[in-house]
Amino acid sequence: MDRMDQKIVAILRRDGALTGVELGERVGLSASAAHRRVKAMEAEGLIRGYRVRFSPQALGMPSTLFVSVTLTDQRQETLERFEAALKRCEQVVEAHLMGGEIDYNVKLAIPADDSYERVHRDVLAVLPGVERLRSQISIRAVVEQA
Amino acid sequence: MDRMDQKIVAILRRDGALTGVELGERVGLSASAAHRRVKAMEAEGLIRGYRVRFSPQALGMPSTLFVSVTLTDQRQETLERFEAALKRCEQVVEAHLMGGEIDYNVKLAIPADDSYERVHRDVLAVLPGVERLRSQISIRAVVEQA
DNA sequence: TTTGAAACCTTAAACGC
DNA sequence: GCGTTTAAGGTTTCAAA
Repeated sequence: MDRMDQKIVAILRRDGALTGVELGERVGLSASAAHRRVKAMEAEGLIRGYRVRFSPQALGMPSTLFVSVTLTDQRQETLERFEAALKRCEQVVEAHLMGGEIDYNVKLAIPADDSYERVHRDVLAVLPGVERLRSQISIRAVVEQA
Repeated sequence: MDRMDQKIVAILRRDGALTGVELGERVGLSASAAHRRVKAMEAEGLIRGYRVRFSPQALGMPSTLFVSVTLTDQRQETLERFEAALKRCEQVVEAHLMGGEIDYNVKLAIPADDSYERVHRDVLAVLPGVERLRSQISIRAVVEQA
């Protein structure tokens, strides 16, 4: 991770579909040198993979829900069971163990053909160790994944 | 957007770096047919672009902060000024206009060499129209971007 | 580690089905 | 619509510096 790698990271963060040729031109290396650095970062785990950004239409116009979760206690076993259950929920897009009052902050994508009520009843209320849930609905995404 | 396109979306959601050849094999089309569909989805805006997933190390180990924002009022002009300012903040990774009590839910990435206190003082408190800020720190990401 | 070139693979258009 | 072919260009590897 030298200065050149950081330069490549900065460029690739903005556009993930750059060719080795263009990347090389932008950082001042040959195509193969630039490409080899990218492959090295992949091998080291600095680059975890590549993703396609889909429009909400392509994904069935899901709406976004944020749920603050308080568990019954903070015992390691309670956390582990809750996290394992979370990971199995396909509606869960992102989840964080939090500091402060709330234990978990969970982001869900709810398909257009599904209801918030059903997800609350069948997905969230079923999670093990939950004491309190506080849900907030996103009306509109203002900024997305810089 | 027929059944085949949905199949392609499902596969590409998991791995964004698939070639037309491999994609074709997985959905049961020729390489060129699969590739044509992907290009068509790009042209229609269903595919918005491609991103690289970096490890936190590659990005300087940023920590994640969630901030609930209440504005002084909900006038259109207040919202627009606040949103425009948000979009200029490079620390802001994601932001949603919310329903209910809180007006905005903002996710920030704070570089390891930066402090929460500085971001709160120089980035958040400076935003126009802010009445109240409630910050929560992520200790650990449990699920990320299914 | 870099470069430059060769071999290989992918992409994108043309054609017929 | 799909598949095959084909030319252009991108990727990957390798020898040499």
